[in-house]
Amino acid sequence: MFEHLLSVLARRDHVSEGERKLIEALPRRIRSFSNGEELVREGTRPNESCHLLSGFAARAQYLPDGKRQLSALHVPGDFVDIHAFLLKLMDHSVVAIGRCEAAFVPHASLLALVEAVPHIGRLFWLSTVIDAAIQRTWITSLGRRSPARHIAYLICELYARLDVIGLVRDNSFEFPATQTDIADMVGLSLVHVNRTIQELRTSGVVVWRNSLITVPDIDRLHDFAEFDPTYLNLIQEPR
Amino acid sequence: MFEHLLSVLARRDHVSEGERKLIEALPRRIRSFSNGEELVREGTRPNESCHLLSGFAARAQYLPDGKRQLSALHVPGDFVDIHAFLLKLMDHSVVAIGRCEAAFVPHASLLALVEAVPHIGRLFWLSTVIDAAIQRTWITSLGRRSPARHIAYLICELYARLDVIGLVRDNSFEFPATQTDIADMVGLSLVHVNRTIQELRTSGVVVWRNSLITVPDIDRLHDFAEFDPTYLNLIQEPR
DNA sequence: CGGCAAATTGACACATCTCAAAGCCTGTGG
DNA sequence: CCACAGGCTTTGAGATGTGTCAATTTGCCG
Repeated sequence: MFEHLLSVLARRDHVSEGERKLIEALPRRIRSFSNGEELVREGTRPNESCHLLSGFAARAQYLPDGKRQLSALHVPGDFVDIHAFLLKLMDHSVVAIGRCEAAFVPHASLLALVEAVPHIGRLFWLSTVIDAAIQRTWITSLGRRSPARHIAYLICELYARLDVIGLVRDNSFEFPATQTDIADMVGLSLVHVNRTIQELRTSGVVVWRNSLITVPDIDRLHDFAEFDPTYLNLIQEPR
Repeated sequence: MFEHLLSVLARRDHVSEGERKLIEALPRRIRSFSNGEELVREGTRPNESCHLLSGFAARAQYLPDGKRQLSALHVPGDFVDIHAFLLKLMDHSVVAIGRCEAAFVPHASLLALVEAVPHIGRLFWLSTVIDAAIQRTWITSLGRRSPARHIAYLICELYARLDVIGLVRDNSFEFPATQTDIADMVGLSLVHVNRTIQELRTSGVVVWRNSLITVPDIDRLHDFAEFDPTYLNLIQEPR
């Protein structure tokens, strides 16, 4: 059930058999969502945190005039809003990108677990901190990268994160986001995103047809996007 | 020494006398920096975390072509890079905005403290999580707010954070950032930032002369920027 | 086969960048 | 105390990037 989560945690630090069992034993409530549905809503005070089991989700904030900005992407294994456990009040929504499935874990159980095993607490803390590092790359992309590079960078991020959990096959992965979703990630208009993606296609670094993204040469894409995966902290060391 | 930090923590949750003493007792090394100096450099593996005592600092990332993006502002009392304690490798630099003074605390002491008192660990965790919430508003501003609104929003954020620690007097505060710094926060060119600030001055919501920012009517600025300070979590509740 | 959401295209308006020059402020040394 | 240097701010003009609107095409699902 939590195998993706455990595989990502174990990729970053040693997780003992006991810790593994305690995490597996967390109580949960499973729910499925269809494209566009909200897993968590801005302004609420959830008493559970939501863990993505399959599919994709994104963080969203809305402006008074109806504009939307997405500030993060979630892949299977992400403890999407573990931060809500401390933040209490949601400052953003979490919305399904395509169909997805999530497990909701009560904050009370999380609190008990991290009180009992501070090391697990640090592992959860670590994932929020890596999350913040990812957000910083989004800020840099929004502010200073060209649209083409920005979108290429996003694809690099996704590719790296999906690869760890075995969701990349034959240099390809499924990604059901619409161009409107992409526009709300990169802060541009739908039309401009459409033209930028065509540019990427023409240059040959990315093949993106329907919901399937193929990267013929990942090194070339990394070069093009000036992407360095170090910030994702997929290297194991004691924390 | 850590009075600003303690006042911000106490604003969010109860901090016992014992906890207060333990934090006050952390070993530290004080250093002063002049404008533009780096307190911490991208790509290094610091073994101390840095706490801002006075002045301002900002997080910075650099692109290969020399462009710079700032992704956060720090005010006195911020445990600027407490996340480095878990992240190990710095994904960004921290640079002084004007003169500032910082206390460097060894990671080993922090680890011992949060192992011994999980609640302090959660308070530190909480500050990284609020930090991330601030970054999300930056993302939304970069992607979907107009330049004028974006800069106004930044001023609202600063005003609220400085107010808590008593650094706002007569609706005014010192802020030694240059327009180049602002440009690197909002992802625009220096020239455009200059014109946008003039727009804000003309509309009368902000008076900004030399390094002094005055907000004649904070409610009006909040309205203009569509700013709601809730996300800063300056309300006390158990965590 | 029909209907609807998503992707694509073209034209034009507007926002933002770049380059280059001029003006202003502040700290420093004479 | 004044003059100067250097950094910061301001201005103008033209080039480029991006947004909006509106129509058309494509692809998927029932």
